[in-house]
Amino acid sequence: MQKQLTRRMAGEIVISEKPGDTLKKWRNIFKLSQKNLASLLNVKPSVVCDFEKGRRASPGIGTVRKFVEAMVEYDKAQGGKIVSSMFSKDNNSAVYDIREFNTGTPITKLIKEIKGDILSGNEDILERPIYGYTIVDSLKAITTFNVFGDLYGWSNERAIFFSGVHYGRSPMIAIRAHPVKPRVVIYVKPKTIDKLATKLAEMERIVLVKTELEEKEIVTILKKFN
Amino acid sequence: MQKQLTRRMAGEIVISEKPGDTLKKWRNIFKLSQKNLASLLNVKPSVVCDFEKGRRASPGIGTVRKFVEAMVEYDKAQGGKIVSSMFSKDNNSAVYDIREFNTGTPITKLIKEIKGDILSGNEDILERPIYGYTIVDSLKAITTFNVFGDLYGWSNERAIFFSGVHYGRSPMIAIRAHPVKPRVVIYVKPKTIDKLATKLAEMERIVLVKTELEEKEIVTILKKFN
DNA sequence: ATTATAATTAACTAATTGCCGAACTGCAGT
DNA sequence: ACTGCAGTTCGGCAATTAGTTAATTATAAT
Repeated sequence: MQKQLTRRMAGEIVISEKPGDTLKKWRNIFKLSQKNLASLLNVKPSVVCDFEKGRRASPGIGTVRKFVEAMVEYDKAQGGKIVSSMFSKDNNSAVYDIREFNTGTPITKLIKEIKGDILSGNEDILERPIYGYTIVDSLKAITTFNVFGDLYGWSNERAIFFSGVHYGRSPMIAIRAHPVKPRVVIYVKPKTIDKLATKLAEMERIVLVKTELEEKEIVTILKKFN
Repeated sequence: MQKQLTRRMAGEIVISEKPGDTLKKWRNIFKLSQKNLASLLNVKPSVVCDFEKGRRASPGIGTVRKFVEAMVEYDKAQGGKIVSSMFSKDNNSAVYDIREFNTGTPITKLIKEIKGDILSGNEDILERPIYGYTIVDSLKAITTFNVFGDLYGWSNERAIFFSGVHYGRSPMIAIRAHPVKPRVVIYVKPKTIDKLATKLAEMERIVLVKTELEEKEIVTILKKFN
């Protein structure tokens, strides 16, 4: 995810009419002063300024890389708030809960805890660890802004819970259309589950699970994880 | 679309462990020899080689920009095959037909020709011109590889026909999840149309239409357009 | 009015880039 | 064995970058 973002930032800077302005834009996004950023990079503030002001027409890609990576690293050290907000378009009303684990948790363990039934997913995947989860009201997610903006935290190795599921097709299709995929998808009290949904899950090698627990219950259970 | 790709390429190069290798990768994707690329850039082939081999540890972003833009420009001049294939994952078995018009065609005209019923779309949008169309078997599109890879030709100002539609939700959700949106979506002989589908269309300001004509008929009618 | 703090600019040096030309390696035909 | 063609290597040189220090200009905040 960091890499994705650094690439995006770097690409934007390189292609920008005014790379300096773009760099500045990002520095502001990360709420860093020139001084702060400079100290992260072990250079003097004037260097940062020179780049932003375009005094260097064509800075080296090494410099660009250092800059963007420093910013992302810095944010990560602060808890990664900015980066993860980067992957959302605000408006995360559809997200009921989103959290990261401190250690990897095997998928099976999670399923057991939430009393889930496995609909799709073969054994070798089931033992893999995941590092976070997201609970989404699927109707809201669809109706709200960017379908998939808010769903990913720091790690993609995560579970996504969808509540308010009708046939279960739409969430899987959204996942299919999205470049980044979760490891586990869990439907919370679905009405029915269309066979296409399970088929899609199989194709994406995603563990598909349903549970009859309430959102609240799930959250309290997951709180215990770390 | 070019910009998107150039940014992606640039970002990948900048963040890469071995920028030279990444550059080379792209040159190969665009099927250019070092000589060809060099002549596009008005430099000698050895320059290209030096960069690919990493003789310059940190080339300037200006250089990177020149390189990627030259490649994309070149492809565009050749008809843009590579770039547009870049946005697909081959496997276009779900695409029944895809074509560009030579001139813009007003949406209303197209709808009239195919005897379509408008389900969603206010007047000001309806007069806008579109520049191409795509006919998709929606079930196949979902089941096949990348949901939305193949749907876009050079222009996004286009119509997308979905055949094999059940509720009409899934295609709209795929569109919602996808960064690039068509101007018009036409369902070919849908079973029913869920109200969520029309709601989504409204939100995306997409003209949503249904028609009872056969795919074949539609193609013959559209052949007349240019 | 004064004191910080953030940002900009100038002047300067060492290191590096961007480009060339020319020689060199490898390989697929003929 | 010879001819191309694509790619590699490298010395050399002008132009530019990456960095420093130090002075100057905003912009807030007391």
